[in-house]
Amino acid sequence: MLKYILLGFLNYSPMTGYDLKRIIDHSTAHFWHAYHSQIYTTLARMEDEGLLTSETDDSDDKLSRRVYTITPTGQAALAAWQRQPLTSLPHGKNELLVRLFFSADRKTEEVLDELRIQRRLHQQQLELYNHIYLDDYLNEAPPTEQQNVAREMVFWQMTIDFGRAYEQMYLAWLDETINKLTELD
Amino acid sequence: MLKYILLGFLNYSPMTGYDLKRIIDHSTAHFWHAYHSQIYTTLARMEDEGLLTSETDDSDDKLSRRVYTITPTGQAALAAWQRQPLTSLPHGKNELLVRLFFSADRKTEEVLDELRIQRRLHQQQLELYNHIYLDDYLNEAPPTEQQNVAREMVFWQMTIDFGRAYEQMYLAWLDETINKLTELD
DNA sequence: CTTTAATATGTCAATAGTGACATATTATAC
DNA sequence: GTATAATATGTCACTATTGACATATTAAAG
Repeated sequence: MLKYILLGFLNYSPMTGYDLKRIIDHSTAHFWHAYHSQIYTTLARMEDEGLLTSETDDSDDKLSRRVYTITPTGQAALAAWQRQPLTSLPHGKNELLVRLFFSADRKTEEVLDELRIQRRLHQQQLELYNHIYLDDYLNEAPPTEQQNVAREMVFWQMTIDFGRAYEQMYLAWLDETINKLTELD
Repeated sequence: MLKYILLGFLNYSPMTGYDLKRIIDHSTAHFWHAYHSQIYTTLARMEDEGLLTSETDDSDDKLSRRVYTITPTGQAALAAWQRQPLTSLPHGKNELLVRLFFSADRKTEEVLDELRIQRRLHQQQLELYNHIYLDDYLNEAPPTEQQNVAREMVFWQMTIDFGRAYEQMYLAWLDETINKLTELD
């Protein structure tokens, strides 16, 4: 998956691994995260596969700054991936639910403390979606043709809307769960 | 993580890898999935680590049926994991959002088709949560002391409630997104 | 000027997860 | 009774992901 995220961003403009890391952190990280270690190794592999080419501005004494550019092969791979629709549900993973599932033998107050910590974290996350998020998309977005940005924004906004809806749902569920547990003694 | 799910279930009763696979499929799979290949290899590793012991009912001509039992070390590891609260947000992954994020250059109708497929899938998932789900928990649950089942049920129900809230949120977002896209031309 | 922090690029070992392959046993259908 | 499906147990190669380690450059602070 990271492969297609990298192709997707590089399809706008050539960039270094670090550029991609920054952009991902400010955009897709909320629904697909990657450490820089994975980004660098994946870029190298993609170059081997012929999806990308790279160049270092060889002033030799400077730090490398390897700039990656998407190839026609890479663009074809991206397009093929886009055309193939997702026809299944993902195997969602939620560590908190795992913990809750096996919490019957824990002290209620201990579980409540844990849920309250989560409540605070999700409250913060919701604040993030409500405020700074859209600006980041604009500031960090790679330079692209101005006439298309409007359409891009529509799709980006949809992912933000999802994030907000998700956090609101999560908070409501946490409140309900905390209430139920509080009345359990 | 799978390690603690296995410890959690084996803490109720000794079981084989296949038993665990079945129980996971009917319970935690909705928030933590595992293939049987991973379950078998993880069980073997956990036995090496001293968290489990295993026995095969050696009728020799029969298929092995390796029954795993949690050790005191395993119970201690489970208890330690339970006590250590989760203090961070997970790095959520959502392939659909990745695809949507990079869908600005796709034909609107193609994206809509994909979203409608997802709508159908999530509708089915919600039906699942609304009907069969709680029964499965009861039928597939390992035998445990009857007096504690009530408390267990409270916690299991919370994870089901989350699943339902999640699918409802997802469907509402899909509807909203489909509407917005429909009015985009 | 020089220490310090922030920026930037990478490698590596280990763990987690996927999906295909292999194969044996038990139950069911015909 | 036998073909077929369902049950059951495992291995293996590969890919993905994590988190620690290493290190160099540039900016800022004092």
